[in-house]
Amino acid sequence: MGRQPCCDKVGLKKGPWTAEEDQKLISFLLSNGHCCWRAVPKLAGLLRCGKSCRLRWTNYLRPDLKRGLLSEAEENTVVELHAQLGNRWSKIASHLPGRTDNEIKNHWNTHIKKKLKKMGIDPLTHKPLPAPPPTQHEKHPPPAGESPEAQLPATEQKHPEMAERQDEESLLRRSSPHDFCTDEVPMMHPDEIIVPSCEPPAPPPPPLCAAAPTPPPSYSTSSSSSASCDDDALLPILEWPDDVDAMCLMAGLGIDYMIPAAPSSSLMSDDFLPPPPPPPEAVYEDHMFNNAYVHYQSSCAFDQEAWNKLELFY
DNA sequence: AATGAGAGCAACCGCTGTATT
DNA sequence: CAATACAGCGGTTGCTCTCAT
Repeated sequence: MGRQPCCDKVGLKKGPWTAEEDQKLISFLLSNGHCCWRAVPKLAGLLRCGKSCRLRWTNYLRPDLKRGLLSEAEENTVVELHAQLGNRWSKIASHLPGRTDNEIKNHWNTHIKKKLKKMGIDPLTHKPLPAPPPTQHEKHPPPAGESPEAQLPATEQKHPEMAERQDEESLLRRSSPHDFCTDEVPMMHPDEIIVPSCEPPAPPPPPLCAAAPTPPPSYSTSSSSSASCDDDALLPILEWPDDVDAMCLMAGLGIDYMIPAAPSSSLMSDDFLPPPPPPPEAVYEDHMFNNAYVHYQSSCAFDQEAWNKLELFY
């Protein structure tokens, strides 16, 4: 028997997720976890394939996701890691907590690539871009002053024939905060950088509730393909609200999701609130509130009383 | 104000790696 | 060891939004 498709294509919905679908998926994963993604849509009452559910969860609904542009430091990290790892986005993402491989991949393709090219660096090889095609056929590197390399400090100019190792090293130097231009990217406020460590939680904290379902797949961005059931078993289990009251409260507050901003080490703690799906066409803003990084409907006035009620849940 | 181009991003597709039988 | 099943990864697509004209 041949390999089955990941899902029956017939009757399955594709395209953007609706708030209702998000709600269903979140509710299901909160109360049941995911045994296997293939079964999730059926059990959650979704007309989606498991793959789509997994993607939606890992790239958008996970509570520990940072939103917004990558910070300068994050961009530098991405450049450095890309120089070492290439397009292994999930590996790169694993060094940037709160960021997904998809997000990094998109950011690379839309922002970083351009910046590197602007700097005269080939984003693929991380080597200086060849000069524009010379009028005369010429195999040798263009003379200094005409090549992008010329823009580099003298100590970093080199022939393409130079050892690859040297090249990598110089690239890493080039990608240092001093040299890597990120002026077009707004700086993140330090408080918004909520994830302190690139290290996976070790040793894994014990489950916060005995009846907790299988935790969501990974909280340190996409797990690599080597992430097996063992990995899943080691994952921390976030204590999300068992009832929907808290979520309703959050919805009442217009909160899309909330990430504790301080102490930053609380990423893996039970400080998280689940991300109730935003009502359609809502306008959202990010704000700091009560030491939390809150994504909320800008159309909703913040209600301290409702907030206090919400806090009682945690 | 209308419209076209480009950018950004969410989501899909197909392949690969790994676990299981 | 081979076949199968599944999760995950990386490339790509296409929709939506923004900006320039």
